[in-house]
Amino acid sequence: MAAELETEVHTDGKQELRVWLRLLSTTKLISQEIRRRLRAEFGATLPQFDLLAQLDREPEGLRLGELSKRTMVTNGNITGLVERLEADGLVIRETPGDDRRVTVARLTEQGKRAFAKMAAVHESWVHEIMADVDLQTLTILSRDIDRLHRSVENHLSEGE
Amino acid sequence: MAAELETEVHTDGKQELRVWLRLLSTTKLISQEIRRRLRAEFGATLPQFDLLAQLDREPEGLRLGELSKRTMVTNGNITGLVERLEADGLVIRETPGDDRRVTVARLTEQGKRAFAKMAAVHESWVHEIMADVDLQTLTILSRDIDRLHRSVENHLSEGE
DNA sequence: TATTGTTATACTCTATAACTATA
DNA sequence: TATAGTTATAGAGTATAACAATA
Repeated sequence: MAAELETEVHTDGKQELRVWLRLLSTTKLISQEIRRRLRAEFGATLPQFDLLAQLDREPEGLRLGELSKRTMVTNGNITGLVERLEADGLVIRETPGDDRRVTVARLTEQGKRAFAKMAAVHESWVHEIMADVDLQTLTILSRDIDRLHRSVENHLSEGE
Repeated sequence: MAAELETEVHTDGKQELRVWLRLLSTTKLISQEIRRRLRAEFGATLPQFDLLAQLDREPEGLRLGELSKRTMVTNGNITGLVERLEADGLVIRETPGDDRRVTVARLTEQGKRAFAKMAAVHESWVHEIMADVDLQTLTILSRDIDRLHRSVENHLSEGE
């Protein structure tokens, strides 16, 4: 009986919708604040910060195609994004191997220093903004959003 | 002991950061898919859909300032957003009372029909995309994201 | 022929500030 | 003076497709 009810509830899609709408508005709420501060303090945008974070994890750099996947930014738009960061001296593009089609982007020394500063301040902002949320909720959220992410990712990649 | 440890862990901000990064990438993953479908099926964007959803809940319509708050879109940008929807015949602007500064936007009949269709399909998309997530996880997520949202909202409004 | 990345284009969103009309 | 909304502007993101160079 209970199982039947659950299945029924789950089948109608209301709970999914509720989760999605809350996800969307909460992310918008936080990201507007983070973006505002990133722009004010560092003249940077969230996509730029994300791109720098990806490169910071890979000292050898990343091919633009791989960077495109990880940041979920289309190939055509990665070029412009990287160009702006290159103009700021934070990133450099190189053709490392024999395959001359390949371009790898990596952080410059200046880029590493700049990102280290940004990342530290960014973490403190997030900590401050979520300061009133209890640890248990955060722990569960972290686990469940991760489940959701994997599940959605899996679903969408199957449909390709 | 355990309490001390928890406090310590909570103080460093790592868990908050993890939640935020996952929130961000999961939302981006889903919203790219939803936006793609909204554009393909209805020629609409997510901010437009959001605005229509707000108006759909208020048959009397909403003042532009209130609409701005609910959609988290600045006053200056609400004008353009509403204008595009008005050009499509989905929304109408009126000055209802004696205060001639006030403008209220509400759905037209065509707008109501169009949104009903969009909302139904949108719900089915979200249901489909999250189909593999178990109900319990969704229920907990819904509760915890809501907590997070209220907490962040409360924190940010205090700092004004 | 397929792959890697770039270029071109068009549109929307976003943030900010100055401005108009009204109260 | 304060409020409601508009206008103006500049910059960035986004999606799409066509393109060049290389494999």
